[in-house]
Amino acid sequence: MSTAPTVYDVAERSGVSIATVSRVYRNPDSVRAETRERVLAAARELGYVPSGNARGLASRSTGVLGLCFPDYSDPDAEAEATEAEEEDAATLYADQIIRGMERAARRHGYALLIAASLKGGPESLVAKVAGRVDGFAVLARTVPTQELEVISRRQPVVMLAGPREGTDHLDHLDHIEVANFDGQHELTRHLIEDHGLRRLAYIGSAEESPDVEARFRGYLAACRTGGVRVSDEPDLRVAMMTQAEGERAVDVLLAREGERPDALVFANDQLAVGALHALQQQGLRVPDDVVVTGFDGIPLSRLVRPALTTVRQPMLRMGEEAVELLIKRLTGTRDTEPVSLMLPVTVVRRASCGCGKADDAGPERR
Amino acid sequence: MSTAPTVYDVAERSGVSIATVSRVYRNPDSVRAETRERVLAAARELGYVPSGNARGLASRSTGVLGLCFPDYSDPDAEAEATEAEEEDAATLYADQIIRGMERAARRHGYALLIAASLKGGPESLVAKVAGRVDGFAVLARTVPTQELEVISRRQPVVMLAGPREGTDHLDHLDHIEVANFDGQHELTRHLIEDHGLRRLAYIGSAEESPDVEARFRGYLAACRTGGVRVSDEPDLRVAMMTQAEGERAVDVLLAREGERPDALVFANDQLAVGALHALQQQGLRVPDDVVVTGFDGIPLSRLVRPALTTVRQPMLRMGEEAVELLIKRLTGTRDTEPVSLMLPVTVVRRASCGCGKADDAGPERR
DNA sequence: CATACGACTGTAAGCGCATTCATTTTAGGT
DNA sequence: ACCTAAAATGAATGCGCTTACAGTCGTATG
Repeated sequence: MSTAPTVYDVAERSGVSIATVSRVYRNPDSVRAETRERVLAAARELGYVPSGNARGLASRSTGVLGLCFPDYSDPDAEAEATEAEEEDAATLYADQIIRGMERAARRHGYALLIAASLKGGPESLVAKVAGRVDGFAVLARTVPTQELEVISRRQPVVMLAGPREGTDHLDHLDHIEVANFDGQHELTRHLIEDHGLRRLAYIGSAEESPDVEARFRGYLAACRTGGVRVSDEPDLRVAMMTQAEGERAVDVLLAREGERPDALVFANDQLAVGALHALQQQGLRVPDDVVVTGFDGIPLSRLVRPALTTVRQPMLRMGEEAVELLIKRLTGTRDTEPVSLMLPVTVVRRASCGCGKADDAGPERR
Repeated sequence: MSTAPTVYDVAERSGVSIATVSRVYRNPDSVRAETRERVLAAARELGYVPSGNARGLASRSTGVLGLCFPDYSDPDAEAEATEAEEEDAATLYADQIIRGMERAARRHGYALLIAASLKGGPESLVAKVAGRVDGFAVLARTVPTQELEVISRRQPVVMLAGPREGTDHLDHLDHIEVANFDGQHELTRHLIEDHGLRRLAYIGSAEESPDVEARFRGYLAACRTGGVRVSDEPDLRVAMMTQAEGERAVDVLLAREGERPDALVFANDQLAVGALHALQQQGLRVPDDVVVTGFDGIPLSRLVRPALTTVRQPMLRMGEEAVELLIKRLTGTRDTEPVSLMLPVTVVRRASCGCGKADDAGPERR
């Protein structure tokens, strides 16, 4: 690991100037073939790799896009996380978005720099990322808005998920969100109108997520339209949106006096899957005794029995769109109006609401 | 997006020299509190973000680690990939490794740069990554060995998965692999000795993966030790390790004349899950009529019915170990001997081999 | 044979920040 | 009030590469 070779070394060894070495990499055709070969040979022998830093400094662009997302879990936790932990909803999200962004970025010749925010850690995260990329995406509520505000004046930033309203100063940021309201609304409408269900129960989350709130509002709206009486609050709020909490939710709900609900509408798939399990143990059949629905459309949702009716979020696509937006800003002529995309979701009707064959849970085919 | 402010701007605005501005960020305590505040204030007003490039150039270190992995899928494919595609085994691997690396990297104050190799694309991928990071990991067979050879002389590189033998020139690289042989061996032994199965069939892959080969060798060894007669070749090789192929494999196998096997040993979980589905459709019960096993331990494996007996690979941990190795090299005194880690795997006995309650498929609890 | 060009290649000036060394302050001591 | 060590700060240099801009040739033109 002695000190790495530089353009100077290569230049000297191949008997040309550093400018020529640089050209060989930046613009090969501008160098005579013979010279080029000589340079390349020298570079190979020396083990030369152009310094991304120097290149970035000189050309003021890095060829890298970034993504900041909330931290998966306690980084100091034991390496072997439990399986349950590994399926944390946020984790799943991030994976998908990362995939989408990486793919799209690559298509445009960019690499992807990712960094999760340590909860409570130094907020330097964004700055670190921001300083090394040409533009980046931020998962909502990952970064203090004020910090973003400052940075976004200097480079393209796109905000992912979370409605833009409320995020005061950030109105000039590009923004991509998912149609949470519409999705939950349509799903609820389906339950009410198509399945004739009237006694619905919504299980939400204690956490203050704009996305989750939007779902609940969609639910409320559909109920009202459908003439179903509901309160302004979820019938139950769980602490976290995990399977374990989903199971607990069922226990709590069933223990309540009064009529048992026809349908349990969960704020996400994790909860719903947990509920499925608990209901089974309680001897209740889904969907015959009670209907269950989720939200997100994680892979798991179609593998459980009965397969879960849910709303699929296009997270992968969100990642791709984010990159497209960034690229547009980067290559764009002038800074135009901030863009706000609302990605459509799809209601996936499966067995848990009474649609589809009850048996449908095997691997779906294309 | 006018030209971004630099140390000079901040220095001027706060009436200090650029050296002081730099100190405020690098070593805050070396600057008087009052001065520091003044600088910080100016920075805030200007929207100053230190340039990672310049910093990296000057300090010759980036604070970034990298990962190169095989490309997920055709980047030009339609955005909305089918669900089947999204579950590509390689994808799952990469996700886990990315997670592990990101987490570990963060713990050490590093960010993670990821880039998938475009199949057939310009091999500049590695160079690009290499030029922007302090060290990086490479998933086996992602990068031409020769290129790696050159780069690894200049910065820490750790090779992930794939045995080191055969990879000729790369013997000096750090290397982490998973005990594929041991895992498959133990699993096979379990089937033979504990379940008394004698007619096994191994379904492998046409693709030449050292890991997959190691599994098969483990299978062979266990069969021989157990006195089970087997040929030197897998009973069947599939084109890709997908669920669809797994289903097809079952059809092929069952169509063959001769006794039906007691157990189908698949080279990975994807195949096994597909097989489970096909068997169900054929009216065969698992594990009563035929035992099925997989390999990998993907989340999906415990959600199918019956839950799949498999060998769990610690991919997340692999990512973490990779980072630890890199960090060690980076901070290490001198270049020591190349390290080669073999991560242990765990045989997970579930319903599909006759262990565990047949019903065990709900979400497991911690 | 002189003039123009076009194709290459070399020169030189930064890019934005870290850092060493020198210089100026400030804090103690007496 | 005066001297010294420690703390702050400034000046200057270079990290490795890109990029005008300026030469250098070789050759098509007139």
